[in-house]
Amino acid sequence: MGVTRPPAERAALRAWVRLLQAHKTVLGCVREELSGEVTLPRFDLLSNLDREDGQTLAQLSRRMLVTAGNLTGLVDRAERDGLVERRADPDDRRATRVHLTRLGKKLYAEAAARHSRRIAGRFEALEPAELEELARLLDKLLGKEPAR
Amino acid sequence: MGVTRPPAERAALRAWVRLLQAHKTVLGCVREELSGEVTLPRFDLLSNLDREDGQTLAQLSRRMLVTAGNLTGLVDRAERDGLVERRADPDDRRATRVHLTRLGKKLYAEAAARHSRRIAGRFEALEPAELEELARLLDKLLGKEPAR
DNA sequence: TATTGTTATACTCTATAACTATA
DNA sequence: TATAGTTATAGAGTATAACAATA
Repeated sequence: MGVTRPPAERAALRAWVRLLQAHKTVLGCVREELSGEVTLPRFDLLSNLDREDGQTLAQLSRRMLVTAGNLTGLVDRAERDGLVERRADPDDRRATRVHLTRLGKKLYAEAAARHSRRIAGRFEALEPAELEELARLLDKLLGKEPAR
Repeated sequence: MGVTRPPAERAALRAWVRLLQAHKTVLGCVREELSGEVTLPRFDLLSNLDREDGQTLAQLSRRMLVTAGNLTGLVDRAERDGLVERRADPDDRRATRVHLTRLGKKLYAEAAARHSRRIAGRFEALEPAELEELARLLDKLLGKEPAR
């Protein structure tokens, strides 16, 4: 019960708890929208491929922070549903490159548009400057230079 | 690819993507620490009971944003592992109240302590004032008055 | 009728580890 | 030896819906 902690820990913990709540709340609101069709890990996959098509599983694994074994399953399911396809890498016979299909692109574009509108609505409580600041703080937390 | 969107949507989306990344990254770092023993949903359950012991499943369901059916499973597993126990509510024979066992309290206290140190380390990149600001912005996003 | 909680089902995601084939 | 990817397994979590007991 209400264990006492150093102030620095308390502040960090407070921020982390908020971050968890915000994640869960916004996610719940996003899920309604994407509903079945696209799960978040799948959306993450499509989004990565949209940014750079034809990545290898190893690349995706590193970027998405998902183990290779689980990525196989994720890509399997996306391929089964006709959203992506595997193609052999001509230069490295160990490697497989993953490409968005036309359906995958279409579905991603639609989902991203709805997603984006929904997110914008959900974040409306924050002023533009506050949005910037939130993104900046999270970037700093992630150890990245603020993006432009 | 790089679909053009209204600025407000872009800003919100940028913040949301950062929030997702931050959530995943910090979570990965927390998981190492809690490792098997306690998953995040379980930690959330224990944490809620630590704050207020003997809540009903319905209360927990609302607070944790988990459906009643799934909460049953979560409490089942926690009870199986000896962390919580169900007790009948004397006043409402439909209701069940969930209590932390001694083991549950002990395990939660330990996990929370390690968790808290780990989180503090992970959030070190942010100045105290920035931590405050992050918590404030997330509170505002959640539609809450900033906690003190 | 509404609420509390359970049961059942099916699926996605995750962790872990052993394995094959290429490099 | 190291890397790319697959396969296998087991478990947790989730959505969904039907159901019983009680209010």
